[in-house]
Amino acid sequence: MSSNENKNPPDSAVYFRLFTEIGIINQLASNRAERAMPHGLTMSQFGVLNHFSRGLPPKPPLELANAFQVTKGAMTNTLKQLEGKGFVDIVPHENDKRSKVVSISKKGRAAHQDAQIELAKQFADFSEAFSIEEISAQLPALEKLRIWLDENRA
Amino acid sequence: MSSNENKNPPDSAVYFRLFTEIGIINQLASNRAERAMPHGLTMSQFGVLNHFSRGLPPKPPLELANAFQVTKGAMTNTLKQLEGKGFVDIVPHENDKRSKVVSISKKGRAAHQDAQIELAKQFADFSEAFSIEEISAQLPALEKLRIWLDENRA
DNA sequence: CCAATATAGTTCAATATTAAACTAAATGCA
DNA sequence: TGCATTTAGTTTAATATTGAACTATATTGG
Repeated sequence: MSSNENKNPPDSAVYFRLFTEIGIINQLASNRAERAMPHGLTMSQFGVLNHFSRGLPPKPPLELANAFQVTKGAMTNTLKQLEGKGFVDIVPHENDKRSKVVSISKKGRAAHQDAQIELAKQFADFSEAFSIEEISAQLPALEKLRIWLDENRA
Repeated sequence: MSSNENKNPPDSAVYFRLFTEIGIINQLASNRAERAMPHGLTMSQFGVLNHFSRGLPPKPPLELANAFQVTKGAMTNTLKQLEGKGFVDIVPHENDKRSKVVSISKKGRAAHQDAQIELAKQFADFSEAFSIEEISAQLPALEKLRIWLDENRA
């Protein structure tokens, strides 16, 4: 039986394609974004700055590791770089002497702002090709996916 | 004159959120998928098997590297692993003695099939939460994004 | 209370990836 | 033709990440 015509893919193919498309978009977009990063920021480092720039409150490294789905060790490394650049402040936890609390610094906010400007430049052609309305229309569905995956981690 | 020509910060925020959502979805989904992989396959290795399992013809390492947006060195490594597992065949190029041609092996097809089965298990709860129709509805817009980013690599 | 267990963070060895140097072969152009 | 340049693939040093071991502190149950 030839599989070249009248394809009747199983249901799972649709889900598979969703994640394949998202994976490729992420790869291409990350590649662009990485090249735009100022101050020698990696995407991981930018992610942490971005997290706090969105107004989220100071929190321990472990919570950040969970938020970004990386190991504690990876977060230790990322925070070390950020602290070295003076972009975050890391202080002992008040009540729990095992723990620490990370917050963004003034310098970190400025660096994040710089990064956003560079990103806007790097994606200028993209924003010419896709209207705000077109992109906005996609966000609710993506958010729904993201929230579900986040709340139902396997 | 489209609305994306003004420089209001809120405008770029929409594009920014698009890629943030996609990045998080990718991270969460990849994390799930990685844990499902049989035969010690990495996602990179699975990607290559998947490429050929979709019926695409044998091709040189460099074309694969470009298709997956990784360096030649990374592809050398990925193909070495796959060849070691007997999942791909790598033969000299007929006309160009600098080059090689990679194809999937019978064992590779079987491994890919195993992987698909494990993936379906790992994402069973996801497919219960999201209908095929709901997911299918998102694919055209994502494809459009992917194609544009692919054809306009910065 | 206190011994066992759990938790937060760091360190370490292993692995994947990158950019750049390198080898070998193909192409081009004078 | 023949020399310079380009191209395909490999190798190497540097870096980010992982899982596991380890340290220090906190919690829990007898």
